Amino acid sequence: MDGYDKYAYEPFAVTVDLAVLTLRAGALHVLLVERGQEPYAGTWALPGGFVLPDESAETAARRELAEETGLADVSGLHLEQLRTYSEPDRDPRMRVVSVAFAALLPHAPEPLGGGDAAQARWLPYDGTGPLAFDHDRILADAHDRVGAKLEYSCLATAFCAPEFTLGELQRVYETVWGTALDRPNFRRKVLTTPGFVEPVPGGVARLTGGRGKPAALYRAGTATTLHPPLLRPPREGPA
Amino acid sequence: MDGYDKYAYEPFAVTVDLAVLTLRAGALHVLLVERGQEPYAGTWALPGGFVLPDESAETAARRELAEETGLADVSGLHLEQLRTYSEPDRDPRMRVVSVAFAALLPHAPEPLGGGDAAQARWLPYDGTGPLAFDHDRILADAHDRVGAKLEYSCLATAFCAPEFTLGELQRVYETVWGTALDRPNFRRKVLTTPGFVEPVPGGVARLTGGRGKPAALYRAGTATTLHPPLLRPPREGPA
DNA sequence: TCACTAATAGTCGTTACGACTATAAAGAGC
DNA sequence: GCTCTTTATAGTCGTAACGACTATTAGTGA
Repeated sequence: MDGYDKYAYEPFAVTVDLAVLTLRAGALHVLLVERGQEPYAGTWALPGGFVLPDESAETAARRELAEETGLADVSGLHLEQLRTYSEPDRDPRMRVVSVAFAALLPHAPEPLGGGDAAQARWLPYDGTGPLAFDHDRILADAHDRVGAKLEYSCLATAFCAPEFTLGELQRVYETVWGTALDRPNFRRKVLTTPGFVEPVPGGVARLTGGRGKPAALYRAGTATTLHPPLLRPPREGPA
Repeated sequence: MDGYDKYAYEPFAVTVDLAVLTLRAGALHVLLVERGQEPYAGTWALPGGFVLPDESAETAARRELAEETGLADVSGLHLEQLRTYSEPDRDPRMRVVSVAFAALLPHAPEPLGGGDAAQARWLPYDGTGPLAFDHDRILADAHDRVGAKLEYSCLATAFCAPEFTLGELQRVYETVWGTALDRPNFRRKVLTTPGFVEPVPGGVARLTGGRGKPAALYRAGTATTLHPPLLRPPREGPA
């Protein structure tokens, strides 16, 4: 940041790209838009757009998130900066530096109206063909980051409604990690971690006319980090 | 990234800022340069500079690292992207978006010649008065990130020479975390984690004419992540 | 030779966790 | 009503990992 006059510098376009993740029908889904113009016309891409003159990247990301999802209030949603992608040839038209974010949504609004995106849809995380630009990489980085943060933070509650059952919370872990977890052990870990969740006083909910014993309801607690972490089971590597 | 013609966009200047960290005399030090121009003339700042037209941010960061440290070969050094700082008013002169990196050096070359920085010096991490721009925040974020990554990765070896003793490795943890660790327990953890370190065959070194029993030498192993992690002792919060 | 220092070796008790069994409370089908 | 299925909840048992601690070894400096 020193020596402004020592180098000629090129002006860059700065954009934000969003990996908006949610759980639908027990599978991880990501919000994608279909590109209407070249390059990559007809290809799915992450939603995003330019950072405006008076915006920070975070502000731009939250504005884009509201536009693309059509949600009236996105102030409570978890938005996390991933990293910045700046390869000189990542956009064939011009020099574009993109700050990538991951956003976590509890429940997915289907219509996604309101926004001005040509066509926005939820697609399952496994099964998004090749995306435009370097968005495959961004999406994979988002998945890695979220999966890692589940281990040592209370991030999983960001995928849940304000009140949720422990079964729903467990399904967040299982879906993002792609592994099954032992239910009693998961309960023990969550309930013995101070501040992870707190019970809703009279909260016993029959949510979706489902079968089985009704589950107790919990809210997110005040803690933000998990000590000790909730480690994902180590991959059984073939010897 | 869709709809390029829907918004007017402003061109931004894109820079990189580096938090170059090393251990000197048992204390964490950071490489700082003294600003010669307004704003913040005479104030210490993180080294950095503009991203050139044909560079990615990572390439620019590594170039700046070589220039500022005067090291001939920085290809093996650990360079980690932290996040991007884009508040509209972070530089009073113009709109500057900065991609911040943390760099870890094993041993500090003192003279720091070669570079064109006016004055570059190692300053202890605790005791850098207020820095220019938002560099205090960047430096704090770098410290947080490195401290966290020590827990679940083999990053600590990036602070060590190619061959090191377990005592040196432990001092990395203690210095970054600011806590004392039990030496036998630390040894046990490091040695029983497969791939963390591997012994140098005949490596018993009297390094700095120090007292005590000579320590065995180790090299960094092939592992990159620690399972289970090496958790830092939880802060004793006052009840 | 005697402190002193740092590395290395090992013990012991507790915690945390993986694997597992058992019980409780609902709905579905008959 | 009854049984089967499903899901939540409760609890047990053995082991791995870890914190705290003691002991021994191998060097330096007074």
